[in-house]
Amino acid sequence: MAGAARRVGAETSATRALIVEATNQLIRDEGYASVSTRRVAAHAGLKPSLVHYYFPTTDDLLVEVSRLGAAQSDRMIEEALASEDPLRALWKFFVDTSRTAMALEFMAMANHRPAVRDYMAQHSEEMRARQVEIFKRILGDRIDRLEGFDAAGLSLILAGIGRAIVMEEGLGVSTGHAEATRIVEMWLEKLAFAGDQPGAKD
Amino acid sequence: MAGAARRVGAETSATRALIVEATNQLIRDEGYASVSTRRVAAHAGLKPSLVHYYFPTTDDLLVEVSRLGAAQSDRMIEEALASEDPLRALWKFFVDTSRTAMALEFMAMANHRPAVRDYMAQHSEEMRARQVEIFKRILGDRIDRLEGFDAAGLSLILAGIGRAIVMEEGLGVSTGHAEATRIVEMWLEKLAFAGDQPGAKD
Amino acid sequence: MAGAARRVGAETSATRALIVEATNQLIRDEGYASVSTRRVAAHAGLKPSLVHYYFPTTDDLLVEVSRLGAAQSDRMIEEALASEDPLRALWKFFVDTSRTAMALEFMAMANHRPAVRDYMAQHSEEMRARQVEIFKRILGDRIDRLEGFDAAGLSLILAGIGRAIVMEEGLGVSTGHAEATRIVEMWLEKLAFAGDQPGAKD
Amino acid sequence: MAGAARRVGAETSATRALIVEATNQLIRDEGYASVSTRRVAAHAGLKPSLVHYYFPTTDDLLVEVSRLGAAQSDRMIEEALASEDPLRALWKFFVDTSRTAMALEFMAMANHRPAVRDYMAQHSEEMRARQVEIFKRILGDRIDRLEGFDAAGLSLILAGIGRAIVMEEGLGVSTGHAEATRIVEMWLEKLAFAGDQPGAKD
DNA sequence: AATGAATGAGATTTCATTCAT
DNA sequence: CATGAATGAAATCTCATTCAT
Repeated sequence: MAGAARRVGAETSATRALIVEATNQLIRDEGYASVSTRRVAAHAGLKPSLVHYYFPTTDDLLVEVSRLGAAQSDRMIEEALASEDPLRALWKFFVDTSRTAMALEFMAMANHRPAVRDYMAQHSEEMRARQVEIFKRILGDRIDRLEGFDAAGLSLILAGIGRAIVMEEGLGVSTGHAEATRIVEMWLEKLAFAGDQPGAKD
Repeated sequence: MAGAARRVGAETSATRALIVEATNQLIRDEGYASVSTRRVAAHAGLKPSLVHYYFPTTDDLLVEVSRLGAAQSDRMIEEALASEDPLRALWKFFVDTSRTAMALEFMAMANHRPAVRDYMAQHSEEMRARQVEIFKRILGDRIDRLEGFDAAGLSLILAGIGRAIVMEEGLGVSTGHAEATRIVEMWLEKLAFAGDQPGAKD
Repeated sequence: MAGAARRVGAETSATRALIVEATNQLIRDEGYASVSTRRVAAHAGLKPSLVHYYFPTTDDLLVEVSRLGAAQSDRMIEEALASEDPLRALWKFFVDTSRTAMALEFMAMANHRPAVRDYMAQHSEEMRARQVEIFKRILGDRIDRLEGFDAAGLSLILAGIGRAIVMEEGLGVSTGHAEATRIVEMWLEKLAFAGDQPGAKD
Repeated sequence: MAGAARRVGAETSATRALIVEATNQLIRDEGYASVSTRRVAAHAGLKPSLVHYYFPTTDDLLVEVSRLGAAQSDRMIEEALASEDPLRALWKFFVDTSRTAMALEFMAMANHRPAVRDYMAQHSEEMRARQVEIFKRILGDRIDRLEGFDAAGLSLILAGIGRAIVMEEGLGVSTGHAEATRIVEMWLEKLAFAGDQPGAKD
């Protein structure tokens, strides 16, 4: 929202979008480690120099891709939170392979790209805060149905379990997945509106 | 018996150990992405060719380092499982920054190094299975004190939450950490021997 | 139209030509086995990376050089075939040390560079076919003056004998060369227009 | 015959023989260019240093292999020359793919290994001389049945044509092969004993 | 807005060879 | 006889980046 014309090649360039999209695909298909201006260019059918024209340094490109990925995550989360059954929708988002795999790539990238890392850190914090806020609002007292839980803890716990499942699936590990999923489902069940106390939604 | 396929420079070489250790440090300090024969050599005060003498390919080196890391994890886990309060010890292990940070590096590595990935996949599955088996033995019926939980689910859940906390700490994110930690501690408390039903500690 | 797949640095680059020429010289002087980006660069007074800029892989470079060598051969053969005494001119071409030595280098190269080999195979077949066609046209019935010969056989036989002579000369072997040359010359004599039957040229 | 104990590791070592054989195979399968002490060692299941123990330099090894290949050629040629129909047998040898392919490899090797080249040059000359001598003896006057031919010329011509056919077959080129083969067969037919004049064989 | 040219650095790997044991 | 260790050189290739047009 703050954006526009931050660097060479205004935000509105189709080429610019093409480059970002090619990078995204490259990350998804071959991992962030195989992103290089040359490969991105080849992938997009452009000359390497053109990539540098839009993104002077590789960091610039990667940060932009992170930004886009985060924005997409945000949209999906907002959608989830706005849905009929926000909790379950969110959980589905957490165990969605495609998105989480990308999130892990970004995490790994953050590990070695301070620029990306800075962006990710800030965004993660915001995202978590946003979730906690929504959880509080939509769950209200119902959070007490899960002994000891509160909104912030629940947010991290769901995210952590979801990520673990996706990560391990990527490795081909599956022991405990069905069981953990069942446990989470049970929690979600308990937190659902149906129950003895009719929830007053917003 | 010593494990590992026979390669150049039998297991018992000081130089070999030096190389592995240097690589380990390098990964810890600068991330797996910055491992290269050159850098490892420089780090260890050796010539690059010598690194290749012991580890013909970079994969060989990284798999060896993975193997060592895994062995260390195994030892720590076994120690935890053998301790007075195995559950709590294991949880501590899961949220131990130094080890988990390394584990994340390996995970990221696995993402792009099939050789490492294969090793990790196999090892992870074994490790999980081992934990589940021990959980079953040491917890017995007490697992029912946590509604809906079973050993396999618990194992994955603790690992997932622990990993999430450590990962986010690495990013500087902290919302929800204290809360999630409190929830886990509560679970551990409930599962502990003390309680209304006297546990028969073998 | 200029042939060759589009690559870096359009056909019209002086640097590109320089690299190709340096490679050619290197092959002539020290054999194809001594072609390496480094040596080519040194030979051309350029940086190794620049060679890679124009020819991403060594195969690319060698195929290009093959192509050029073949084109030169083609020109020489066409010239020979268009001359007053095409047969004798062609034979001279076959025993021309400088060209044939290069051809042998390419042959050896083809042995181990599939890319070069593919190109050579196709080109050789075409060249032979072209020669046979011309032989048929210019010799007509006169081929019958050599018992048992036909155009295709003659083409291969001349090429084979010529190549053998050149190859052996390269080794310092000479027994039989004068004799074989005399035999070939006799054939050519017989096939020449002069003779009992007046040849109608073109 | 002169041989024995020229270098470290007397001629009679099984290991030595193993190394030479492995090299031979390597040349046949992957070409002389891929011969390196390391690869030879790997191929033979030995350590690189052991190869160097028997053959201090790579040249030493290659010359030895050339020597052996030449000896084998010699044996085959002697066998051919001693057979019922020496000429045809020799021609068969010339167009024998496996041997000629090796001979080409050696030729190429000679191009860049002075040591090999020196050996090859001397041996080729001897071989040709030997053939000429035998041709003279077994053909006697019958050589005149081929107009203009003599023993030395015939020897080179057969070798040249045979080599050309084999070389081109390697490339997948085939135009003219059948025709040239037919011509050579015709020559051999003419030179055979059967005919108006009964040959007095030794 | 785009691109061809160029470059220095570095990664990965293979090599022949030497040496001490 | 045999081998493990070590090394310097080189080959091939990829990279990010700069610059002039």
